[in-house]
Amino acid sequence: MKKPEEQFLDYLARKRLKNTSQRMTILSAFLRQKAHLSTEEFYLQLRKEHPGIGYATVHRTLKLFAECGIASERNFGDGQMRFEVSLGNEHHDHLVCTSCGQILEFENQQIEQLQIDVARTHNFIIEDHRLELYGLCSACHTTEQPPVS
Amino acid sequence: MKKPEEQFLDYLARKRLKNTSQRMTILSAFLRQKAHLSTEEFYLQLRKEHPGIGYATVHRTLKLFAECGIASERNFGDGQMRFEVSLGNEHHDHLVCTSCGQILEFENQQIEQLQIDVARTHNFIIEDHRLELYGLCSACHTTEQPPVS
DNA sequence: ACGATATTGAAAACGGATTTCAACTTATAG
DNA sequence: CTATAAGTTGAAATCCGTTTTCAATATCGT
Repeated sequence: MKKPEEQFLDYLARKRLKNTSQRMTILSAFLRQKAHLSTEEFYLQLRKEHPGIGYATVHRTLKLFAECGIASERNFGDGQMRFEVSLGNEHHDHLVCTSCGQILEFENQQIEQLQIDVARTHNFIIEDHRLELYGLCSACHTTEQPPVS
Repeated sequence: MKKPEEQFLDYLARKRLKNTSQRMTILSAFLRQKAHLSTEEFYLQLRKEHPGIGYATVHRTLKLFAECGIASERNFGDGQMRFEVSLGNEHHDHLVCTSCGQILEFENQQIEQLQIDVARTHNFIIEDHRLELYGLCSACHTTEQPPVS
């Protein structure tokens, strides 16, 4: 498994793109972040330490990460695109808390296999899939916390 | 099981909303349509027979359908909201063809059960979920048809 | 029919994603 | 080490689907 930095630099070289300080700064911050941040949220975080970097650059760079395989784009239906580190973080699905917004990851090999079976019975070739469970996380339903309105 | 028309009228009454000709026209067209149409697509269809109805009204009425349970909103990641008849069309998941855009429905009770198990092990209360498999439908991969670019 | 209230359609506003563009930076060739 | 071509940057503009605004209109209860 290649390191993300290496994979990104390889990608830049292959595409004759340039290695800029902004890109390296964004990459380093992206690999450090743990949550499933939207472009906006990530930008606001980054801006604290690097006020000079513009939103457009952050957006473009996150897309580059997705193209070269070190990030994956997620859409949990809240109208914001989210990015997560995908390299070294193997396939998983998500539990999304509709009260606090927390996003948990899970993996279930049986479900994966059943999906393959479903596809086969429909003579369908799977390229990608998404499975998300929406509801209340442990913290939100045990404390009777009302949903944020 | 209540009829969709009945359920909608009940909902209107309960909320002190009014029964207008536009709403009935839209309901009837919506129940007749089979595909998973976006608001825009549905509006363009409807406009052929009913040129007087505005986009805003269609949009608002589709949202009403979702609120009263006869429609459900879907988002397949193409940036458009889609609506499908949900009343009398029990829970199912989707196979989305990335080449021709066709959307097939499927149901798998084993997957449903495994989802419940996953939620339980995370002490998570499921309110909703979505499972979509993206790829090539039978027609698109057997004919070697290149993806639309 | 009246009056209160909801609805309508057109247009404007909204919000996030994406593009434009002139100034600037990087990589490569000389 | 320049010079130069090509890519990148940040701010602002644009895009595009969704949602709201508002004045005119329709509906419903009386």
